[in-house]
Amino acid sequence: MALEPRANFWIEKDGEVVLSTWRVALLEAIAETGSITAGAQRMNVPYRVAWQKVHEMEERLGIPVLETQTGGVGGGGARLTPEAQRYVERFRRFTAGLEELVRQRFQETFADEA
Amino acid sequence: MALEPRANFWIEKDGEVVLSTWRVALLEAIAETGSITAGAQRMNVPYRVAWQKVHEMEERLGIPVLETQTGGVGGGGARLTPEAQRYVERFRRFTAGLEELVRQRFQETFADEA
DNA sequence: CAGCGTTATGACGGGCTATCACAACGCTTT
DNA sequence: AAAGCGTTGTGATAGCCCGTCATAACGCTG
Repeated sequence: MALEPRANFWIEKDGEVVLSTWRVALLEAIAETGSITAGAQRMNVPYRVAWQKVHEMEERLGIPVLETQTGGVGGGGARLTPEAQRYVERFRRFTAGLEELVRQRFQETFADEA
Repeated sequence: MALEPRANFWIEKDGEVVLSTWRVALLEAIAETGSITAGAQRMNVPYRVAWQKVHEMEERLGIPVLETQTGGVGGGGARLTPEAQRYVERFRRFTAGLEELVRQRFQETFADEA
């Protein structure tokens, strides 16, 4: 039957998304590559949407998420602010193991159709 | 800060959603009220979208989900098929306690901002 | 001082989805 | 028997969100 379980976890503030699985993955991609452009490519989205998501997070969290630099060596770049790093780490701890648990639950309840 | 955790669980087949928290709630609403119209009202969506979601589930699951009747006493009505009932029950067991667990995890990791 | 790759932003188009509107059905009641 | 009622079922439309394209500004490098 090829049924497969999915789960998504996120954190809202005043009914708006501030952190989510995808958004945190984007921040990590930016942090590891050193630029919004490369991070966006790794996430398979155009630069514009990556920047937009980051901007939304900054507005809604009320903190700067990226320290950016235009021009200079390599054209510029971006790094996570310390506050943003803390949020990323916390979110990772928040969702750690949850996906795995969801898969287990699915196996238990839909065993014959998996 | 008023941060609050959110979670969503669903089941896909060939990359398409067949069951989800909201969809199952819709099926339950239809089952309890005895009609698509009343179930849709309870879910705060127009009749059309409720019917459309049900139709999608029938197509993707490959089984009839509702036994419907047009005209007659009360104008007609709808009941869940036995197969659909089984899916609803399974999905409920699948997600039972997961939301609660998510809240616990959130309290542990974001304790100071909750 | 021209060139490069980056950040930043305005403007547009497309696709999904909710909403409106109407036809068909069949029991009930007069 | 004929009109009325509340359903199911479906076509057509409008609106909104989001992805995409295009362009300006920046500053180090050669």
